[in-house]
Amino acid sequence: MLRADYPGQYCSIAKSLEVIGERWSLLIVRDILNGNRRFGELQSSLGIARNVLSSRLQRLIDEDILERRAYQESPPRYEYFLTEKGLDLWPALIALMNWGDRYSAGPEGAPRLIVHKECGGLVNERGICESCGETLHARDARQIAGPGWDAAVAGAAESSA
Amino acid sequence: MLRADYPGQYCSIAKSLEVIGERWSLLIVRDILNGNRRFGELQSSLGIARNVLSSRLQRLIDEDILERRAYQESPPRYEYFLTEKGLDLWPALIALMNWGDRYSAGPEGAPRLIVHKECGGLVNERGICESCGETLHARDARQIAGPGWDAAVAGAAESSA
DNA sequence: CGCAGTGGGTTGCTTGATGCAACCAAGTGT
DNA sequence: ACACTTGGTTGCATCAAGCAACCCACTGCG
Repeated sequence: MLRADYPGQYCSIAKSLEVIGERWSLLIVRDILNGNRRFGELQSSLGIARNVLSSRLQRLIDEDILERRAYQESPPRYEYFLTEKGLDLWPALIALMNWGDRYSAGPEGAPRLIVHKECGGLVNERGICESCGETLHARDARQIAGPGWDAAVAGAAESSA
Repeated sequence: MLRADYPGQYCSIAKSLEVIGERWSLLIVRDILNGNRRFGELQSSLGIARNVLSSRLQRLIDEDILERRAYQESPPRYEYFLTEKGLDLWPALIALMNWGDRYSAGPEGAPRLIVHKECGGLVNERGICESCGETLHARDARQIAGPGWDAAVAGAAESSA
């Protein structure tokens, strides 16, 4: 997105989009949630331009969504972690993921599923465990390959061939 | 957002963002959900450029998120309505709104609240009625001004002065 | 010691979406 | 007859995104 401000909106959706509505921002958050923490990992996983990744990371840090921690000095090397504010985007990501699953996934089904770490139950579009009924947060869940995973990979391989 | 495609992503979040990740798209959906249905209403409510609004509406129609219905002929005039697919974005909007409320709202609180039409209970970030516990959908809820509404309006007036 | 490789960026250039303003067109009010 | 409303389209300027090349500090490795 450009400019990324929506003047005159008394609306928290607009406020949210000012912060994470730019292209790539939410995907970076998702990728870090999936365990990619380093610049190079993010860059190759997302296929994003390096300068854009650099500026998005900086913006997300400025917004207190990410935190940068050195994992070595000389040369300084960093990893990016989600703050609580960043982790709290999880329900929105889950909702978007489920919407994509419903309307954009192939006939095989969702490429990824979210499961409750504790009980292994599937997590629904509201971020609630279908098995134990608990309302979950980012740390309570993890991703696994879904029924449409193989098809999605095959499709991606085909389109890049 | 530009291009609006994320090649090589086997991820439904990316798929969703390809469709509704462009600047303004989600705000248009929200505005229509709020009852603004006509071109001019949307334009003045959002403060979006008219050509951009025009192209976004067309894109959202192409994606089967909106539906355009004539409310008069000669001259043809249209209203835009959400399809089921569009209405199903509601949980994502609710999640984003709550995130914005939590981290971007002023000390007064959220500018808008969502309430369950049937029982009047407040709707939480998972789109569940706090009062009756029901899992809600777009049609089950409506917006009302929240505690931070006046402050947000005052702030907007000030910044435009 | 020299030299390639890796990680993490920054710098320039090009492209293309966005913002703005002006214009068009069909009807309506007065 | 003339302005006004609604719903756009067209043209132009700007600014962010994409891409490739470059920089820098180290780490092997012969």
